[in-house]
Amino acid sequence: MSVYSKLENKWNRLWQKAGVYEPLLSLPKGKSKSSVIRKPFYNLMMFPYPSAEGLHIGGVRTFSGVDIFGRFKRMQGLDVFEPIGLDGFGIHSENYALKIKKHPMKLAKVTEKNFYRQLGAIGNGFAWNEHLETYDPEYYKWTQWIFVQMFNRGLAYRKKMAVNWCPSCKTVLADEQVISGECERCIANVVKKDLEQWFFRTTKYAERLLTDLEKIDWPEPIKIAQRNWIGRSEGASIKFSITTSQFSIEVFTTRPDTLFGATYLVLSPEHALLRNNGLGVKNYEEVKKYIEKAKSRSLEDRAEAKEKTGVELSGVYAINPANKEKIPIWVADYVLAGYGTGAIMAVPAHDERDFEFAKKYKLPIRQVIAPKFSEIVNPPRPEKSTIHRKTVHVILRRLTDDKILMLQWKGKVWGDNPPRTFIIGGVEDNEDAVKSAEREIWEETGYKNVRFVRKLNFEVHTEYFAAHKDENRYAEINILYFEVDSDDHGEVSSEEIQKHDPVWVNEKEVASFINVVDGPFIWSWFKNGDKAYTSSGATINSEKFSGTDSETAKWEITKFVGGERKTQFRLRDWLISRQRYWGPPIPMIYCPACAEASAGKENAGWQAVPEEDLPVRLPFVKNYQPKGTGVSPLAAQEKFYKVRCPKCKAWARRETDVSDTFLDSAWYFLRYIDPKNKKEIFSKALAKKWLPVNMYIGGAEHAVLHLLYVRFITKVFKDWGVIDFNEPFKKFRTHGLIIKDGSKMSKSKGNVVSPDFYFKKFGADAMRMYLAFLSPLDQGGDFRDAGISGLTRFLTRAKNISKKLARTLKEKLPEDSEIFLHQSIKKITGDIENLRYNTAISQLMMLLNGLEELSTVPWGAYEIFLKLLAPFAPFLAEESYQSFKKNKSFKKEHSIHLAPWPKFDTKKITAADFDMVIQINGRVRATLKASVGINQAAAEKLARADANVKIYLVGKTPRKIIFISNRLINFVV
RNA sequence: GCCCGAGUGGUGAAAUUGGCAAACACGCACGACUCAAAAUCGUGUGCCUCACGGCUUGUGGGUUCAAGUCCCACCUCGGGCACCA
Repeated sequence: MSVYSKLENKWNRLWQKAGVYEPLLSLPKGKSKSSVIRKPFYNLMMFPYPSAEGLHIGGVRTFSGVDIFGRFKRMQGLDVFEPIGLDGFGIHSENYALKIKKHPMKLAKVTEKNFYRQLGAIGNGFAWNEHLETYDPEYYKWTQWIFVQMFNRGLAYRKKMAVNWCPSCKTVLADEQVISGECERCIANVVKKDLEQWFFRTTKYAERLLTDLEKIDWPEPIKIAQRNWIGRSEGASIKFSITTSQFSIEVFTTRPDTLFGATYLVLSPEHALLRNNGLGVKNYEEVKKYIEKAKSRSLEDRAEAKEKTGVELSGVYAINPANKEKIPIWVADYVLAGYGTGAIMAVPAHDERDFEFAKKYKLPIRQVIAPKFSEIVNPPRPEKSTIHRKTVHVILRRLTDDKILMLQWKGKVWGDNPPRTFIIGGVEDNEDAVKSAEREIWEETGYKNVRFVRKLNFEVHTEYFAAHKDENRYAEINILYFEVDSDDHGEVSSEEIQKHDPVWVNEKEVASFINVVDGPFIWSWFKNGDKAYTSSGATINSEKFSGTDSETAKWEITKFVGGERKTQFRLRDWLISRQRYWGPPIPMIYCPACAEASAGKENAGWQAVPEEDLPVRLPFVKNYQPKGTGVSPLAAQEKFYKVRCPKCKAWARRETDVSDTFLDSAWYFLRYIDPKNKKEIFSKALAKKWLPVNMYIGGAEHAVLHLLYVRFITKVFKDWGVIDFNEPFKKFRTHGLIIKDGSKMSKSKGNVVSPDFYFKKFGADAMRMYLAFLSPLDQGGDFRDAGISGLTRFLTRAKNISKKLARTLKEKLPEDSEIFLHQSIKKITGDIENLRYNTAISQLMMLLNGLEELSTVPWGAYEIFLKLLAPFAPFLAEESYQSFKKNKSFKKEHSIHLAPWPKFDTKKITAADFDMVIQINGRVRATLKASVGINQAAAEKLARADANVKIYLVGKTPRKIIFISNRLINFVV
């Protein structure tokens, strides 16, 4: 047994015995105890799901990191509740059991023991009395209870649809558990499978899940991830009638303003109208084949397909309700079944995906939105009339040197700044664009032998005030490209020469040469165009809506075609069933007799297990391996599934799927406050006292998994009146990931760092400090043990300094040490509050360095030092503290961990002097001691007296003197 | 492709939010103690220069008396989302 473990065991025992870390959970009866006045503080670490392999060092860092905060809050006088337990049910545990060929039920016992042993060694102030495990029937009884409530209150339903299926885990998965087409647990490619499953109506809470994000103190990236996941978008649903049938196709679009540009429709392969050829498609065999093929592709395949594919439905057309045009209908798997109506109107000119598809299948592309610019230098004046003109912008390239011809205008043509533009001009009534371009080139530059190459299939609009005509101009710009082989050109009229000079510009400099607002856009579109323009602008080619702002046109066009304004969410309902063994059985019974009576209704024939019959115990099943047939291993257990219907008593069948592990972890924080309650899920009174959680710390990887599910369950509970708050965690912070040799720790890579060895070798105090000192908590880092010795040295010195303690209690610190002590209290307090443990420890080190320089250390200062150290190094701090306190027997109130946190005295924080920096032209030329609060005149005098400063100032009068109080003075010469 | 986050000594990192860049550590070098080593203690340690001094926060430009910090462009790495109409 090492020296460390001896000390650690001693204190763990004494703390446990005295109940140092047990909060006063229940409401006070009477007012005898001092703890009555302590305010509750719920300090929680994201629910761990350990495997039998045990914790790795990264986990330990987070645990101790959370604990440092908890200890700090406890010393600040709060009644800190820091519970611990484990999330042992679920695929992660079961997969591991499968891998090592052990039964998960037996393995859980081993894991639990090992996990609690490891946690016991890291010196955390856990409330061990309230521990819980999700596979404990006393716990999952209530997980099942939640399911029953969900069912009874219409939030759980059964539905057959294409769901995510992991072929490796042999179960379905929720959308959140499919990461880029791969299973969250095993990285296998997920496929779609038609199965009947249980769902929770998370979508009913989409709006609240989104808006309540504003009310919580969470890291912004996590909020962004949730917002994106919920994916609220506003648009319209629009109906397209079909030539061959009375059906119509409804689409959802966020861009109804582009309706006139919709040149075809696309249905997803799973679309209902395709199921039995209800549309009377002539090539149905071909369509069917395509649908089959699309369904068999994995999600990843579908998403990463390099090229979009599709099949046109022949003989069937839709009518564009805006312009009554007959447009083709396609089936393609780039349209998703699960979003909107599973059908889209395709606007290739203004949607990248449609554009790509239209290019491939040669479908028409029609621009209906033009980018619109307003000149910044001379914007249109609202009081003036506006003249609309069709114009051309000509890009002329000289092939001999690859330069582009541009115009440098003279004088105040349009505004104060002479513009630099392409060759521009208006299109006359009797002209086409090419003709007028040729004319403009000739008139403005004298070039005649130019060759027209192409006209961009893209229009740009710009409005400006034309000063010489005293009117606003609205230009509808066509972009034309010409080439010329030589520099031969004719005379330019003097009239034109007065207006502008032609300038040949290098291709690279074109964008910067132009100084009109639309120029750079036109140039870049010319260079990189031939793509969809997806922003807003002015509506064109849209009959009577042409010319309106596209944002306004959105709702006008929707109204015009009888469409409906609609909000869509990307979020989908939570698929809760799992075809696995290691989870809480879903507490439902299917009765064929009852089903007949209520045929056609939602959940027909399904009864919830009566509450008094809960829990539905998970039986010990020897062959627990997943079957892969779409049912769980429990489906082979007749003794389990054969039951009487709770309603009609006929023979019925119990649901054999289990629920998603994420349900277990979605409510655990509520049970912690009352884990032994047999009558109810938890006491409402206790919930009122302890919840919501004050500080929650966990991994960012759960941004849209656990962290979304908990919020959902919390809102549901609030609606049921079980709790009175909407959000589970007021404050949430992420921790960084500890990696090893540049990659995540994993057994397969063989780079897992086990804490056991290090804790034994260096002790919990040194390890806690080392892990905290590494980097700020929210940052990760590469684990290397090189730096541990620094912390070990520090702790040894911290202990040894007690040898220098003053004889009498009255001795005080010298003044400057006293100031530094108070500065340190302030710094450390603030740093811990913000989880910046690394700088807090650095300050502790400086404080110790300072104390070591004294010949004797006053007891008061040492006590403060120990208290500041206590959250980081709980054992050493307690040991040293107690050896001076000399209590006869250790009691709860004796512990340093319940002693009041040191307070700093604001008056003692500022020193009398500071180092004033003297700069000449921003360069430091001297630093001088000056008294705090010195004014500019005095500072200047002091600075000028310095020899080095004199050298730089001799014979010069400063143009400017910048004086920053209590910091610096800068002479600008 | 889109959205975040980050680039600072040999290493982990710090910098009161625009005010002395590299605090605090690790490592390294030298010294003390020691027969010796470890441990411990002391000194030094961004780069160039014998020095005076100059240069330095991914690259280039800008704003400012003053930029790691603000603005523009670009490069690299990490993370998340990914046909969401």
